[in-house]
Amino acid sequence: MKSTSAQHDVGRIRAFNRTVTRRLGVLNEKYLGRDRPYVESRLLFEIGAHGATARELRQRLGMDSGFLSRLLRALETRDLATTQPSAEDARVKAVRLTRSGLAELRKIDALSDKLAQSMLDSLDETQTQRLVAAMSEVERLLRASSVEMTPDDPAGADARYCLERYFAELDARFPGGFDRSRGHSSDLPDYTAPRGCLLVARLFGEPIGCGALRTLAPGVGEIKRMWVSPDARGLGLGRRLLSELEQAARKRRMHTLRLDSNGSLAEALQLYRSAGYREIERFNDNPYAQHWFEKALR
Amino acid sequence: MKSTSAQHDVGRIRAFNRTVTRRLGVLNEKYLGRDRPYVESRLLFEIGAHGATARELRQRLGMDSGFLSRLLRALETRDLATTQPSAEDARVKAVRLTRSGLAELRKIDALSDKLAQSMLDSLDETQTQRLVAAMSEVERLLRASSVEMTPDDPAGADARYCLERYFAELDARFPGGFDRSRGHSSDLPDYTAPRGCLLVARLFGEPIGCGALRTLAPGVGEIKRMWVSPDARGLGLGRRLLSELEQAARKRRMHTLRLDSNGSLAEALQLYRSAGYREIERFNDNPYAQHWFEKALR
DNA sequence: ACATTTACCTGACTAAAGTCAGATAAATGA
DNA sequence: TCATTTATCTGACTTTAGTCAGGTAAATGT
Repeated sequence: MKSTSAQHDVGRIRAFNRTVTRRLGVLNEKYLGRDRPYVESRLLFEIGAHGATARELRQRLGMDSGFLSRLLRALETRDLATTQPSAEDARVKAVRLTRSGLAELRKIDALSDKLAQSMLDSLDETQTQRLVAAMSEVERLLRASSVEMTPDDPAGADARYCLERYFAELDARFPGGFDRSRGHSSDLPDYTAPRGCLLVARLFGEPIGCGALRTLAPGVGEIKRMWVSPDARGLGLGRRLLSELEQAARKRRMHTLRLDSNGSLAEALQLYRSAGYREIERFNDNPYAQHWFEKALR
Repeated sequence: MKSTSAQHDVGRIRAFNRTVTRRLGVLNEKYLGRDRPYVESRLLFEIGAHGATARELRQRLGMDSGFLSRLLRALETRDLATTQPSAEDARVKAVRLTRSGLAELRKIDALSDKLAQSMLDSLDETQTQRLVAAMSEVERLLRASSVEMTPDDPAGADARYCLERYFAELDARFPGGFDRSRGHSSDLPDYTAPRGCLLVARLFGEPIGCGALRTLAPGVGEIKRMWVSPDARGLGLGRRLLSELEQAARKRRMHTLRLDSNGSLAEALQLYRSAGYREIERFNDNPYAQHWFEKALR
């Protein structure tokens, strides 16, 4: 039974894929490539109004560095962009659009708008609203399904970025603010194998969430540093992080997981309760903790 | 107000576009191009298990004939396909996949399935169902919005195909069948300018519906041959055809439109009524007509 | 029967997109 | 300080994806 309906779902997705790529293929290739090679338009678009470094562009577009270098040179000779060594690191090139580069970007943008609009032109009001609503839903869920969670070095750039934002959020949400020096010494070593781990959630390569596991006592783990970026909330990522951390705990033969939280983090409390954590007595001296939870794994 | 909400819709569509092309781009290019140029996989896929003629392939893929010829030769030398002059017309080449070509096709198919499945893997049951439902909705409405309606030569291949299917459907749905020779002589000349016109609706180039307008008397037109392919119904195409024909009638300075229909065509009757046509007395001697309608244009 | 059209093929060419092996200079780690 | 790493550049290639101008043979219109 299950496999039949799964097969049906796959068929629906492939039908969606066919129709959508046909329609959007026209949108992207035909209208963005206005007398200029497609990758060049794409690059112009990716540099954007705020500029970017060559390094970022190379990563985002998955481009060979030689190829990118030449493309940037082409944009320069056509007076669409300028590059100069970045202030912090003279190796990296900061790329900005020139005045005429910005004008081109605006043209591309206007064409994209027009094309998007053309998808609505022949639909009536009801159909338009249904299409827009369904597209938003697909986009939301596709973002959710594109998120990848991988164990990561807590000292790496992405992990540090997530932890930084995690602390900043605590500071913003706790009534009296949050002072990182109180309560927590640097516990990064706790989050590395074999004592624990840190998961980083990424959407199209960008870090958007994290969660950590450490060992409290033999067989007993603690969940810490659960954070999901505000613009990725409502996708069920907290639950996924939690369940992957539980999986990691099981692999380490832990039988019990504990965690603490603050009363101002309502969604978190809600998540822990619905994931089977039950409230217990204070088990640590974290001055910011107001609730303590435990769950037996199996 | 209107422009604000339209701007919002466009933004939603462009967000959808970005997310979806990122996700599906991987699906198509990375997984279909398995050690083989992308167009070649695409061609293999398009030939399909049942084979195709070079003419069809050229049309469907919008390919230069020289380019296609070379690609087919490449598939032949790698023993993935065979070509032979078609039986009916020795000019056209019939292309079929060989045993190993079919095996490759199955591999491509399996990879596509796997990729589609991967979009569901990290979602829970509720999210999966919502995603599949929203994708179906987007696909349906995107198909609707991709349909183009153009005035066409009634003697052309697409128009004749539509009329053929129209008559076949009447024959299937009328209780006593439908005999084309009764009631209608060849009225094709009626559907050409300046006396009338024939609209053909196409989805990605394929004819999927038609509708005709002819002159009954000065200032009075008649709608005829309204047909929408069964697999394109429920997209509001009947209504769009009708309204475009009314537009054409207005251009010809017609003030009144008439049409007739048979009681077994319930959706059609429903459409005419909701589009402002009111039932009138018999105005012709069409033996298959049971209802007659009229609408005043302005 | 004969001009025209249609379907395909061939050769010659081009642009786009990318790959790869070094080279160079700035930053970083030990 | 010095070896290593990182970010970018350059030159020399290749592959992919075409385009275009004829040419041939079969089918079709008159």
